[in-house]
Amino acid sequence: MFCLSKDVLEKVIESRLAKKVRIFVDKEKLHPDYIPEKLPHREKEIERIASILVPILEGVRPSNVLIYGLTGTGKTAVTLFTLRWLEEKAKKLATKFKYAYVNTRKADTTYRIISEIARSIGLRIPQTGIAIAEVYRRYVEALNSWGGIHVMVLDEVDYYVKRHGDDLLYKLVRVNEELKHAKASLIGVTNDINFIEGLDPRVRSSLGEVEVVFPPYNAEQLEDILQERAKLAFNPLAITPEVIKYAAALAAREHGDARRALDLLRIAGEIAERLEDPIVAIDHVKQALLEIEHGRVKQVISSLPLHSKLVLKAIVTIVGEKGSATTGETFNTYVKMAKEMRVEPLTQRRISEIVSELDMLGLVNAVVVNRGRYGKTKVIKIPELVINTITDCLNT
DNA sequence: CTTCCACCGGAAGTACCGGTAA
DNA sequence: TTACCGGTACTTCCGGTGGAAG
Repeated sequence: MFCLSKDVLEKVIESRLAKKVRIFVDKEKLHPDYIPEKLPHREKEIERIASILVPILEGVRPSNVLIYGLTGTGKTAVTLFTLRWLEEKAKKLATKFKYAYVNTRKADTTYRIISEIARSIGLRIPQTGIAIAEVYRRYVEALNSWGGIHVMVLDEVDYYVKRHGDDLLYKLVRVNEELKHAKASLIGVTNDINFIEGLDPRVRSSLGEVEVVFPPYNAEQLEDILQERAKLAFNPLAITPEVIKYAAALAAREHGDARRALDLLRIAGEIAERLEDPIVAIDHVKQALLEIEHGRVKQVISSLPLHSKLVLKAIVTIVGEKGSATTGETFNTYVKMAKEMRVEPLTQRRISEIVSELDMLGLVNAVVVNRGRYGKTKVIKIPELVINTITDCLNT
């Protein structure tokens, strides 16, 4: 038994090594977190942000910045690119400068954001247990005794503010008032313009001291980016410019999202690799598009809590019968299912919220509709693209 | 013009959990 | 050990609402 499985492993490794043509030479270069040395078509933005931040090198506090742009337009890449460059320069000039990068979708609570910021200047902050005010106090204290310039980047800050309000931003924007020897600036990155309108006017004027807008890439620019990156990542014999062009066009249709485009190319390469095809073809790209969506849905569903799964199941059955569901119908079916499983059902209020959560995850489409005499409710549908995947996942 | 449906969604509160500090 | 902290996952309560029907 054991020998047998070992044999299987040997085979896998063997076939991998024996492959004559390798598709990738450095797959990491297509990874979403990788920041290349060249950022094509973002020269203007780099220049803009660099000129805002460059006073750091003279020990002057830079303005707070609000960066706006749709997903995959290079906001994060440009920001980090510039900050890293400044960090290097600062080191040479012996200027005290550090920056914190926090993605508020990953660190999605007040406590985690502040502790991430504090950690970036070398503080050790426990994962939980102490008061937020205390973490903040320690941060301010450490900044004061360090006495340099600290730049805090809050990526996807709209996501945090939507859930927790702007109290934290207010506090961070005014942190300088408590600093004697150090200086701090805030860079907010958002892909929602309307986000700015909902802010406390004091935060708005302070955070928006300077605003930078990232326009989406067009198909041509996306192609340039992909060509550039493909040169680094792929074996040149394993891919053709036509395939890259196709991937770029596909991604351009979805609002010029470079991240998606790179994902597409990477997955297409992996598919070719798996099929042991020597070169990446357009068909692989097409298949990658499906696979990305399929994989995402699968992963989301598998990490869903029990009640959310039941609600989703209820929606699927109703939609299967009538094409769409309402909150009330969903709730009734859900209660039946829960009772069958001898699980205590949750309240309708909560179910309504779970439906909204499923909507945000992209598993269903829920639109609030007023049907006059017949009341106000959410009309819930399931996107064509994911319905098969969902039924698949729920039956296992 | 008014009624009234079938919910929406904010607010406040509760229970519990994993954690720290003293 | 005990007091406390923040986050999650709910519940309870309730005012609010757009527009078809009357």
